[in-house]
Amino acid sequence: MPHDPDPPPAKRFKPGSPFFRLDKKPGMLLPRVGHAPVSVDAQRRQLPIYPSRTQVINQLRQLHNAVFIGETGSGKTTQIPQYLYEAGIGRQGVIAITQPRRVAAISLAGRVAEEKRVQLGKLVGYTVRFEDVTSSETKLKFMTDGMLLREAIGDPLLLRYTVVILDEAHERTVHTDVLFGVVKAAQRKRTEQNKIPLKVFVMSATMDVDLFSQYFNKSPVLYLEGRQHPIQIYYTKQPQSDYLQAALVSIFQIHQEAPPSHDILVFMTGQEEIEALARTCRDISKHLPETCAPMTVVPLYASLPPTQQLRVFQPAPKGSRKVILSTNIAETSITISGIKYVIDTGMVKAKRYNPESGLEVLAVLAVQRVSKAQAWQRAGRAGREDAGSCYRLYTEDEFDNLANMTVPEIQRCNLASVVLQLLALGVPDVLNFDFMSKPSPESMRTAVDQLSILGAVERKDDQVLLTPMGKKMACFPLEPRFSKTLLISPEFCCTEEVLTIISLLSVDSVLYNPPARRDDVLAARKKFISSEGDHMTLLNIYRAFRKVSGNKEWCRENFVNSRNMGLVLEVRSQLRDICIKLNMKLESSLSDLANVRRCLAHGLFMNAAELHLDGSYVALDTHQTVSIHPSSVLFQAKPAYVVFNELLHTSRCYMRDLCLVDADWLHEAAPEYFRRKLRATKS
DNA sequence: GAGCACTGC
Repeated sequence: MPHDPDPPPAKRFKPGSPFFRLDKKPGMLLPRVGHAPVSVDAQRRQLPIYPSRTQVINQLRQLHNAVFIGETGSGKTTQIPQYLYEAGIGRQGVIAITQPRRVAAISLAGRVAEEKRVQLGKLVGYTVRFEDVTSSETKLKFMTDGMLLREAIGDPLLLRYTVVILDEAHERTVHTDVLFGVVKAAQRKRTEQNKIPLKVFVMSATMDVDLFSQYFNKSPVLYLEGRQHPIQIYYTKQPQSDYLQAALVSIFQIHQEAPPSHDILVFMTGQEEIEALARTCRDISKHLPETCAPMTVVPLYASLPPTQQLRVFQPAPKGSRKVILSTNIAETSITISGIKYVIDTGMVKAKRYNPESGLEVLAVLAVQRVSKAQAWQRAGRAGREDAGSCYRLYTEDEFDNLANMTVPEIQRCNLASVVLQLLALGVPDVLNFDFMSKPSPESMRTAVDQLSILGAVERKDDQVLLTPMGKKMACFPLEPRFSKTLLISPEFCCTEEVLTIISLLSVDSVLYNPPARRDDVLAARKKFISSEGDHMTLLNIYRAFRKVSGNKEWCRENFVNSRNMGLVLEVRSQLRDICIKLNMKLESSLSDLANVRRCLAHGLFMNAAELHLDGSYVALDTHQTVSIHPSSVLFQAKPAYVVFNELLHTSRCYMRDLCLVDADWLHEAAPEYFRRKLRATKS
């Protein structure tokens, strides 16, 4: 590559329009203020929003709905809740500020508590799963949107709250989208019932403004200026057939021309290509002429151990340039300072969904083009402290042809959980729920069908009604099929085992598989392997882990991820508490694992497969040919019937996490369902 | 005989 006489970026790339802060828009435009912050108070006063404080407060007092459009650094998330409180708005109750991510909720609460000079958990607190740092004094409550949704099941009118602020609404997570409808209905009903009114404010980046405003009763849109610095956008002159090669070339061109203190952030699609490019960059940088600065290459993706993730925040050694190769984790979840250049490959790995059934029948991760919104989000990472540049490895025409928005998650996921939750919230007509972006009727119907097969709902005329079983299922923070499995476990006297297995399946794998130590891993794992399948193997590992009281050394020796195992314990204890609240009998089947498998068969029968004469497996639900994933302990076995956790569509269609079952168990679990399946096969 | 974007209750 270094021998390749490529033209410098200025020739290779074509400048596009610079990405400035928002142009003047109707509504409120707040002036920019320079920054030289000292104290917390001074910092607050220097935020761009501060001069308009009185104006903002007056608006907030009058409005029941508003949409705030603010750039990063405008201070909207930390300041507006405080303004509300300081002005006495909504003080009769609690002001909730929702976030899509846990870390954001926790750190924002910390920041606001510091600004208010109060102890976290008093006036200012936060609630996320496994952690509730609030008290009766808490008036400003930061929480994950999923947490507010769960609270809504017990209190659909959200009566504890006088204000709900839905932050980061442009991310359109499933939880935020469901919340939109829930808070809108709560607001309407509270007015109808002459209860204390609920104010709902939506905060978003520039996207989707009209959609939000329309949805919330044509609410006014307030624009807040931020501290985004101008970013020069560059496009390639020609389409690039190999975006990895293009990224490599661009990295070294910038490297050879820009001062070494300017860091580069490259957006890529996944671990494998990141690690490969990291190796290439390190190799090349070793052989560059001495006039060229050294390069520190830092990979960044979610599955990287936390200690290695922290490396992106460390400055590179003096005189060396930091080049971060990242997945879209750096788009939203992780903010790195000092980025002067962004290189955007324009690609992302995302779950592809079937638009016909509107359902992710199969998990297919595929590399695809980003949306314009994502491309702007990526570019914005170059202008956080100073002006920057973004090199897009695609042409301006290609950019123009990108989809405007990423399709909201609610339109590309299985809706069984969502529908169950809505029914538990008492939504009368789920199929016509007031979604901001409606999922396809097919995917809603499929969800209702699945819930009906699990016995969670009944159809009466045109209505979908929650059964007593469904009502209990909604109490668990689990996929419906798992809550069902757990709820029937007392019939098989194995609730303790099922609790363990479901907790193990709810977190990232507890199995640590460093490729370099493959033989050691196999040797260590051998003692846990159960011929009854992966679930039972995981159960054996958990039991051994408990026997040594979670000893870290034991985890290392046995290639068990102790952090994820810690999460398993937390999930398990939460699920166990819910079982106790529901008066479930907590029994252990001890050595009789057949009962446990029978219970899994009764809960996971929709994911069953049958061995055919030619040695292949056929999924009973869809009749497609499937295979046992090589990571399964049953890979070399050929059991006649299995249930599995998920299908993974890669080179073939693989079943992952298998459990050996009897055919009889499947039929006794859902006789009607299998009769129908049989008829479908014959016709 | 394979391969894992990212959240969250």
